[in-house]
Order: sequence, then structure tokens, then C-alpha cells
Amino acid sequence: LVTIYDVAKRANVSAMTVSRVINNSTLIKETTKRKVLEAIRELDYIPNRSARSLSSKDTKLLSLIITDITNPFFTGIARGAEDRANELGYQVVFSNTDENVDKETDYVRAAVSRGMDGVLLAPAADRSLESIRLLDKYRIPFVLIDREVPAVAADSVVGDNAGAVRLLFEHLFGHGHRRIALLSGPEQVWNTRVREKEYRKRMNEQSLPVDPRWIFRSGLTHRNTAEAARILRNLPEAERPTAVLATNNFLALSLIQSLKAQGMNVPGDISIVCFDDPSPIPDDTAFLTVVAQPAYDFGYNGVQMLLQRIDEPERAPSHLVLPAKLLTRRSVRSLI
Amino acid sequence: LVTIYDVAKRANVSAMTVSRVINNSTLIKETTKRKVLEAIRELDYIPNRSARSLSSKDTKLLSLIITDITNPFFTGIARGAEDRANELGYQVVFSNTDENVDKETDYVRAAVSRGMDGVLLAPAADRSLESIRLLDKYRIPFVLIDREVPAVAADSVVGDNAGAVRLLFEHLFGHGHRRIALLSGPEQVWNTRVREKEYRKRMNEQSLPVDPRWIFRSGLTHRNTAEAARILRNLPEAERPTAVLATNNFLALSLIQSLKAQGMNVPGDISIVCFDDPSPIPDDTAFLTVVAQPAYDFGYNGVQMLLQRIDEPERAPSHLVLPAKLLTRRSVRSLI
DNA sequence: CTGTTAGCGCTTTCAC
DNA sequence: GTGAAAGCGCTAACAG
Repeated sequence: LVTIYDVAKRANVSAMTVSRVINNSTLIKETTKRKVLEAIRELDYIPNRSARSLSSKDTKLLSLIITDITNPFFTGIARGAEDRANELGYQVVFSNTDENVDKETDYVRAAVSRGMDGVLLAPAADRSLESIRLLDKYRIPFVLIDREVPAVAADSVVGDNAGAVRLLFEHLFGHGHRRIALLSGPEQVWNTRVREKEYRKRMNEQSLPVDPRWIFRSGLTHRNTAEAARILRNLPEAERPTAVLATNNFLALSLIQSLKAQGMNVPGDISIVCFDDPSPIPDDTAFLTVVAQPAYDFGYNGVQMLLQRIDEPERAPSHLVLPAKLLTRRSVRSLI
Repeated sequence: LVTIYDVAKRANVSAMTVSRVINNSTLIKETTKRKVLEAIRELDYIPNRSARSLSSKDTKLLSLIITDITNPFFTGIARGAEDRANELGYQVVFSNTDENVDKETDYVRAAVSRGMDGVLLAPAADRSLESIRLLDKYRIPFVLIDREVPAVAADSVVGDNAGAVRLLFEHLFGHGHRRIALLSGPEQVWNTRVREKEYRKRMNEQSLPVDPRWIFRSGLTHRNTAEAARILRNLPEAERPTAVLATNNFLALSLIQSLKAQGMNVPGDISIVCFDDPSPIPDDTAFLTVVAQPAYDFGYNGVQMLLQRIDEPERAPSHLVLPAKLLTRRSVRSLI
């Protein structure tokens, strides 16, 4: 193995000088620098990150903690994060919590253990407060993405949830839908609550009744839409929603499957819209009408914000809210 | 910051004993172990990975180098890899090469620099031989996934490419298609060649002509299917393929878009099948008929194999070939 | 079963 | 501009 001392000897300088060169220190004579660079090339020297990290305290490692990279929304975030991290000389470690706060906390411990320079966190639930306390305790800079946590004032990049619900609602309303159901996630997820609240607000605004039997709640990882489908089918025609607004793409897909199993057809018997495109790229063949959030930008800007935080740990928290876009496809039937 | 010495002092033992405890050494008295564990808990001690790595040479870090995590095929691999890595106490750093070998080599250098315990590599092209030489030189265990590299005898987990092409071909043939075009990737990708070869073999076997104008080649990242669509449309009816076999999911999606722009309809005017499901989860609304490779297993088994390699660096290379499954959907029109 | 000593490869700090 | 000394937090190798 070739170390900094081998390079130093070869270039007839001290190890310290080599260190300065690989760290782009400016206080170095051009000629020595050149000499060192040459020695590095000749010996094919690659610095040892563990050693650097041990003495300098930075690792050039970022942690990306999301719930499930399989969901194109999070995949997009991951891609955006990696791109920006790479541009800035960082690498990213990713972890899936599956909406499980205990797993999340383990990952945060790992981040502490590795001395990661920062964490990009999509908190699993309100209980993520635990993870955040750990982060705070060890002074690890972090940025919340996609979801906030109550009582936590931290940097964040989130979607315009209310605006997105509005787009969805107006689309349905515009197509004549009045009885609109909600397929929602766990209540402990900030996101879910905001979306649900806006749904109720819109319904009220139009003086539309919200039948409690129209509100369905499901886990995000363990999706149980079968019961929702059964209930929907068994509702008397006049009380049955003509459309469902799902707060999550995979939930919507799952519901369609469950409805099919019940002999109900989308959009023939019931229309469906949801958050986030289940397709990772533009797709003419896609079926679901969705509000697509700019996942890539969540990740890209998240890392950007994280590095600003690393630079200036004391600045006031910033918040970035990104708008969603309606993609009209074929899962909504016009009632007009 | 709390170090191993703080714990040692608190537990009235030496640092070494603490070290043994956190490393699950068996040669420790139960009572001392308990004492140490308690001190660890009281002080909320979290070991410093950089320090451990510097002296022990292992990092519990794995590198996953793929071309684009955005593609559900690679997303699945990533998820499988992370799951298995997590089970075994490792974390994974992911990197996207965008089919660019230079970028890939940079990432391999980073892996060396970080002393990663192993690398899971989906080589961008035959030129990836460079990256592999680096890996060899620094004795970093690695496993090839999805793609092989000529003249490299290394562990690998790949799909049954020939079998998958056969499934696709037989599906088309069974539905009466005789003029079948090929939309393929860059020739420098091992995968692509195997698939193309099998396509020709099948066509020959059925004594079907392969018109050179039916072979289209596109970049995987920069997809140029517009020209293919134009050519297809301009071909005289009798010489125009009735179906296209695409070797990549995103290529297929892109072609559909391009054909649409040319006023051609899928599957009305032309049928399309391809490799790998563009949907990350089971999706009843999906349009494309595909052969789906078990992406998750690629990643899961890849990590498994990698760790065996780490354990026994000298064993003979193993190769795992995973079968694909035909998912029949709506992109093929029956001609019978 | 437990402790001591040395050192992993780098950077910090302070001289010069 | 450059170098020497010390040490980051841990574990290998040995001793007992």
C-alpha cells in the first residue's frame, strides 16, 4: 500500500506538503506542487479516507434515509441527491426505513458512528423526533425532505401538499365528481394529515358532504386496500363515491387491483387520482392521473441546502416548498 | 465526544476489553461484558467507524455502482442489495454512471479511497475492464451484476438473457408476428450483444428474414428513437415489421412516444415487447408486455455472493443466472 | 479472560 | 512556504 510518506519521500518533501497538495491548499509553491503531483501519479497514490476522516473530522459522506427507494418518488429524490452530492465531492449512503421509526433511528446511529457530514431525512412518522434528537445531540447537520416533524424547526424541502390536493380536487370537481372519497396513509405521517386536511377544506368549500365511510386509511408499506374496495362496492349506488383521491401512488395502484378483484372497473365504475407518478420517466402509456411532485429537485436541492447548513451551522432554518404538476391521464371518467 | 477510554474508565476495565465487547468477542466473562454494556448505555457511547476502519482495515461499507437508479430494474437491485447488506451489518453507497466508463472509474477510485469492503458493479461497457483492473490491483472484492465483461473471470449475477429473448420471441411468434424488428442498446454492452445474438438465432430458426433496416441501435441514457420511428413509418407496408423487440424498458417507452409522434399507434399499427418492467410494483394498469427479470434478487444475491468472496478471496468465481418471467399485457396485437 | 504497547495514515498545531 | 511533533479513536499482537 502506498501512503503519503511514500509520496513525500519520492518528491523530496515532507508528508505535510503532500497533504497540503491533496487538499488543494493555496499556500504551496507551484513547483513543489507539480513535483508532488507527479510523484502521486507515478506511485498511483490514492489517499486513505478513513485516516483523513479520523484526524480531520469530515467524511465526505452523506446519509439519505428514506422509506422505500422502490417508490419512484424516492428514487427520484435519490437520483437528485446523488447528482448534487457527486458535483460537490460527496458520496451518499442510502437506507430504507419502510416507515419504521426504530429502523430509522438505527440508521441515524450508523450515521453518527460513521461521522457522516450530514443527513437527508424523510422522517417515517412523528415519532422520528427521536432520530432528530440524536442528530441534534451529535451536532449532525440534517435536512428534512418530503415530510416535516411537529415541533421541529429544521431545514426542509417539502412539496406544496395543499396546492397538490387542490389540483386533484379541482380536476375531479371539474369533471363532475361530487362524492369524492379519500384513501389516506397513517395519521402519524405529517404529509398525510396535511393532505387530508386540505381535502376536507375543499369539500367543505364546495359544500360537499364528507361521509365518514369515504375515508380510508392504510399503511404505506403494508397496503390494505382490499377492505376499502369491499366497502366501496357494498355502498348503495347513491352513496357510493364516484371518485377516490389517494394520497400515495402505490396505494392508488393497490386500490385499483383490489377494486378489480371486486369486479369494479376504473374509471368505469369509479375514478381514481393520486399523489406522485408511479412511473419513473415520462410515459405515454401511463394510466393514472396524478399530481407529480418534482422528486429530483427534492433531492438535488436537499443536498444543496444540507451543504449550506454544514457551512453555516447557526443560520436560521430555511424551507423550500416545491409545486406539483397535474398529469392528466385515463383514470378519471368525466361525469359531465 | 465519548470515546472507548471513557467507557473503559467507567467500567473499570481497559479499552481493549471495551473493544472486545463492541466487537462481540466471545472470550469475555459475562459479568465484565455486562458491566461494559452498561457503561456504554450510560454514556451513550457510539463507536467511531473511521477509527475502527483505520486500524482494522474494514469499513462495513459496500459500493453499488449502477448506471441509473431511476430505472426500476436498478432500483430493485438497489433495494435488494441494501436489504441484504443491512442484515449483514453493512451499509451501501450508491453511484450512477449513466453508462459512462470514466465516471465509473472515478467511483471505483472513491471505493478504493474509502477502503470499501466490496463493490457490486454493473459495468457500463466492455471498457469497464479499466475499472476492474483497479479493483484487482487494490484487491477489492467485487461481483458483477446484470452484465459481464469479456475476458474477466469474476463472480457474477446475471439474467438468463437468451431465455428471456426466447420468451419474448415465442410470445410474438405465437401471436402471428413474423416481421420482427430489434431495438437494441450500444454494442459495447455485453447484455445487448447476447440479446441481439439470441434474437437472430430465433429468427433464423424459424427461417424468418432479418432485414438490416429492422435493426435499431440507441444509447441507453440518451435515447434516440425518433429516427427509428420515422424509418418504421416510411417502410412500405409489406416490409414493415409488425412488432419490435426492445432490449430495454426505457427504450421501449421512448419508442412508443416517438411512434405516436409519427402518427403510429401501439399495438394497433405495431406491437412492442421489451426487457424489464418499467413499473416498480405489480401494476394492473401497465401497458407493456415484458420479460421481467427478478431485479431484487440480483441485488440480494449479489451482496450475498460478495460477502462470500470477502470471506474466501481465493475461491473459484461463481456465477448465478436468474430466469425472467413473461408478463403479458396490452402492447402486443394478435395477428391470428 | 484481560491488559499493554504500538501504530493504522492522515491532519492539526505550531515552529521556522 | 514548509516541516516536526503529536494525536485523532480504535484494534493487532502480544504478554500475562
